[in-house]
Amino acid sequence: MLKLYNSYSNSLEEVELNKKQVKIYLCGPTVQSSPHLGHGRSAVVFDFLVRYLKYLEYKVIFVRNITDIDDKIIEKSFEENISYAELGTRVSKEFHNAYEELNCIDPDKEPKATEFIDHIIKYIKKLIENKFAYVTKSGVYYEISKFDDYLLLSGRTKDDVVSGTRVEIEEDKKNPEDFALWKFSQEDEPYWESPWGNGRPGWHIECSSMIEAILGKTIDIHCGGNDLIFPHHENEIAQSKGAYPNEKFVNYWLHNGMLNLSGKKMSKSEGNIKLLNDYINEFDGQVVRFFFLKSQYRSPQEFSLDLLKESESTLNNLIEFTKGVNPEPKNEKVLSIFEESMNEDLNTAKMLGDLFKLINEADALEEQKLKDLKSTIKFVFNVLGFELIKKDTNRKTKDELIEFFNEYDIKFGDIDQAVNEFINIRESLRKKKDFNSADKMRESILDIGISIEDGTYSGWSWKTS
RNA sequence: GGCGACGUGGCGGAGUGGCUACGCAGCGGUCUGCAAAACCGUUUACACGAGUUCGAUUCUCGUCGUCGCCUCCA
Repeated sequence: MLKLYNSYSNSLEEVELNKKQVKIYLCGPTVQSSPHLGHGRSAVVFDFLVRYLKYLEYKVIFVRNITDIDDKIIEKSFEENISYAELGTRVSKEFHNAYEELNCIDPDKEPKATEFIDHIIKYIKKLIENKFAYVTKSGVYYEISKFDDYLLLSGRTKDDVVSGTRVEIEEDKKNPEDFALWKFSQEDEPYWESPWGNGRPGWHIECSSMIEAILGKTIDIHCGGNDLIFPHHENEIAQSKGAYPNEKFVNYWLHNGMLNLSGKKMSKSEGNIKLLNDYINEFDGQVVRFFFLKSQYRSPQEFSLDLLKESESTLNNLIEFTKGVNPEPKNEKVLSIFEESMNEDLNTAKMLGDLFKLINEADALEEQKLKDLKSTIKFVFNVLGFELIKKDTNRKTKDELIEFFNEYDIKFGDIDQAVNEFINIRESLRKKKDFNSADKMRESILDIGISIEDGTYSGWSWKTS
C-alpha cells in the first residue's frame, strides 16, 4: 500500500487513487534564468513518483507548468535588452535540455502562463463575483480575510503573515497581506488586455487557473518544492477554494526538500546556485539523477562535487555488478525491497541500502540465482529511469583518436580494433619484460579515457572510463 | 520574534524500544612484474543532561546547536 507524506495533514497517509486516472500537477520553473540543481531535484524526485505510479499500473496524467511571465522575467529581459518572450523561450530550452539529460519523462501537458491568459481572466472574474477579489488602481487583489481556511497548509496564523510581510505595501490594497491576481502594466512592460485594464497575471493565479483548465476542479496530487508552501501553494488554495468553494482542490500535497550547500539552502536569493548543465556536462545526466536517488525526497540533501563523484562511483559499481544481463523481474526479494521502500513515501535511500545488502551476499549465490538478482536490480532501476549502462563519456573526436593511435603506428579504424592492436603491442612488451614501456602505454591511453586492466587468468580487459 | 524541521561513525545517508543498515573514502590482506579490478577482513556512530523502561540512538522533558519558512525561490 502506497503511503505518501501529505503536507496538508502533516502526516503519512495511505493514498487512495483511481487506477484509471491519477491527476498530478507539478509546479515547474519560472523561466527567468538557467536551471540549477534544485530544479533538477524537484523534477527528478517527482519523476520517480510518476514512474512508480505507472509501474503500479495507475493511468497518470502528469502536468508540469512553465511560468513565462512575471516581474523577474520582465526585469531580466530589460537588463538583457530582449523581449520577455525571447528570454522565456531561451531559458525554457535550457530546462527541456536538462530534463532530457536527467531522463525525466515528458509531462502530458506543459502549459505556459501566457497561453492561458483568457482563462486566467475568466478565473479572476469568478473570484470577483464570489467576492474574494477587488479591483484597485494598481491591479486586482485577493482579499485574504474573506477566506476562512487560509494558511491551513503552512500551519501559520494570519498574524504571523501580516507581521512578516515584506512585500512593498501597495497604498490601495485593503490589507497588506492581500496578494495580486492581476497587475496593471507600467510603461514598456508587456501586457494583455483585461476588463480591468492592461496588465499581466500575478504569480499564483496561473496555477489555479491552468489546473482547472487542464485537469479540472479537483486533482489527486500537487507537487513542488517546500519553499513554495508559503505563499504560493497557500494562495493557490485560496484562489481555487474561492472560485469553487464546494470542490476539493487537492487530495495530496507533496513537497520535496531543498538542496543544501554546506548546510545552507541553494537558492537564487542566497546566490549560491550551482547550475544543472555544468554538472550534466561534466558527469552525466544519469549520475546527477542517481545523486538524487540517494536521499529521501523530503529530506534536505547536501550537495558537493565530492558527493557527486561519490554518486558516480556507486553508480558505476552498480553498472559493473549488473553487467551482461537483461532487465527482468525475477528476484522476489529485490522486487519486495523496491516496492516496500517506494511505498514508504518513496524512500529511495532505504531501497538503495537494502539492495546493496543483497549485493553483498551475492557471492554465495549459484549462477542462475546471481543472474536473476542482477536482472531484477537492473529491472528496478529501469523502472526508476536508470539504464545501468556505461555511457561513453569520452568526448574525444575521431581526429584526436587517429592522432593518438598514430603515435604507436596503429591505423585507426574503429575503437575496438585500435585498442586491440594497442594492447597487442603492449603485451609483446610485457612478454619481453619491458615493463617500463608497457606501464607508460597503460598510462598514456588513460588520456583517451580507456583503462587497461591486466588479469592473471583472463589475459587483459579494457574498459572506457 | 512567530511557526516548523533536525542534530547518527572521516563524508553522505536510512532506520529501529533489544537483532552492530548501506554507500563512498580509508586501512590491512589475497592476487599481480607493478598498478587496477575483484574478493576477504577492518574502523562498533546515534548532540548533551535527566526521566520512563528489564532494556533507549529510538519514547518524555529540559539544555545547547544547526537549518528552513514568515509574500523572490524547486
